[in-house]
Amino acid sequence: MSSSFIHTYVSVDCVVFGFDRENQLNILLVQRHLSNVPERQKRLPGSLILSDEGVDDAAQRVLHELTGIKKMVLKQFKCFADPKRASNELDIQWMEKEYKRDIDRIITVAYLSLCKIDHKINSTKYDTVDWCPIDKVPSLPFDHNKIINESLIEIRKWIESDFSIIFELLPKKFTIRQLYQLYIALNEKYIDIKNFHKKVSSFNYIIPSEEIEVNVAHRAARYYKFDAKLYKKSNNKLIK
Amino acid sequence: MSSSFIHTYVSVDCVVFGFDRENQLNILLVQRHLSNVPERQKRLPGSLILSDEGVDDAAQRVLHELTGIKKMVLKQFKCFADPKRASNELDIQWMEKEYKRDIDRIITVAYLSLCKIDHKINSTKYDTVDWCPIDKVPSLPFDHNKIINESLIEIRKWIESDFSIIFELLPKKFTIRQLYQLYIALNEKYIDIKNFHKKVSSFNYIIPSEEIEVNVAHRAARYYKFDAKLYKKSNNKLIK
DNA sequence: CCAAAAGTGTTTTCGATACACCCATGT
DNA sequence: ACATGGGTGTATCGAAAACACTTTTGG
Repeated sequence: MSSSFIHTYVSVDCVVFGFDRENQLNILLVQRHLSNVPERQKRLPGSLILSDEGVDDAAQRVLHELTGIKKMVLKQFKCFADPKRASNELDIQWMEKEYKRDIDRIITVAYLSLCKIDHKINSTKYDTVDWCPIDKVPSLPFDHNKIINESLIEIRKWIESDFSIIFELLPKKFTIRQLYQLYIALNEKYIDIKNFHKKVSSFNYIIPSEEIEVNVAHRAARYYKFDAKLYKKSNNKLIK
Repeated sequence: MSSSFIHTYVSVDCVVFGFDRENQLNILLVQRHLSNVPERQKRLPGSLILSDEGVDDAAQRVLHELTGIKKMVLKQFKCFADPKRASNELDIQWMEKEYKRDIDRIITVAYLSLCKIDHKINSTKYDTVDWCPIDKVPSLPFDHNKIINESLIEIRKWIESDFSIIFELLPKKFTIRQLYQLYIALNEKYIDIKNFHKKVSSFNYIIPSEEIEVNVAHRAARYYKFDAKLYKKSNNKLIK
């Protein structure tokens, strides 16, 4: 009985969201190489955790190795521990190559993170890091597709509980239409843009800037900034 | 470098909530025994997970060993993995006694569960299982106090995202005042009970029964039942 | 001029809150 | 009779939605 307790490796995997110019949610994927498989296969960025490292620290490290950014917002959302999640033959081979160990079972703690899609990606570890539109994610190793599916539900909950993190996905200066497009991409429901505009622009933490759009075939929209300090003081949720 | 990946044990710990007759939230605690410590110390119910077991299965097993109930509602809410969370000397001793192993670090996955407080507790594993009011939880081993504190935030989110699970904490037949007391105990804010009554009784999934209270020094309240099927069909959240 | 989107104002609707009032029961 | 809480109806207020209207820019 007592001999069957698992003694296992633990990893973190990160689902990093970005929002592109075509109003699509994207996630960051890296590539893995297997000598006996011609094509490179994509996967979620992740790593085994180190012996003196907490899971949040490990996720922060993975994000840094992935993007070159020191401190990214992150949120743990679920531990995936199906006994069979790492039983695929290619996955076992890859783990042996990557970690120089025989690993039969591995538990992973999944994290959400957010990144402005125009931010320069400066990976210190991965040679290939690409944005992938959320509706074009290919078949991935382990249970990474499942992790991504569940991350979509979690990112909505996250923004519902703390609206301010939505601005991590937008440029520093953004139009209210951009915020609107992101909001409906996340919530997948229709809202009248005029009412959205009126409401959002009434919040004191949405600061109008002097700049407006240029070279647009219609009246140029104003750029706004988000003020985190004023947000904390206010209690204006987007939707009560 | 690669030698410092952790290879560790993983446990689950369960925070089981109940709601008592004094309108207090309670949680289930068990006792642990240490030969060199005279007093018995309370702790959260939990267990290392087995080699062929997923974390949800392990939590379900712990809950069954704890209460004798086969299928309890449960929800994973967070992985706790601070490298120092199991470094207390007494905790290390206890783990050696409990699991017959030297364990220096242990990662735990915390679960929420809900139980009607009048349900008979029939533990197949623990000799002492007690309800403890949430504001009287003593100092517990490992990071169990931290886990409980975070579980309180999670139970609120859980009920917000799925109102129906609140009925797991109430008797099958309940008065609207009971539901009200539970609701405000969870949300810690005042709501007018008359308006609460009017609103709740308008939901089609709250079914009035024939029974009313007896031996009360005022007009007897009606007992209501919750209809899960009707709830699923409706989209009446308690608060939009 | 037209198309397209920005930005503002007005109206309507709906839900939350407040509150008044009657009902039922034990002391 | 009265205290206590159950249960219902009504008025009011505010936020959200619907929508009309003006503004700005490129083609």
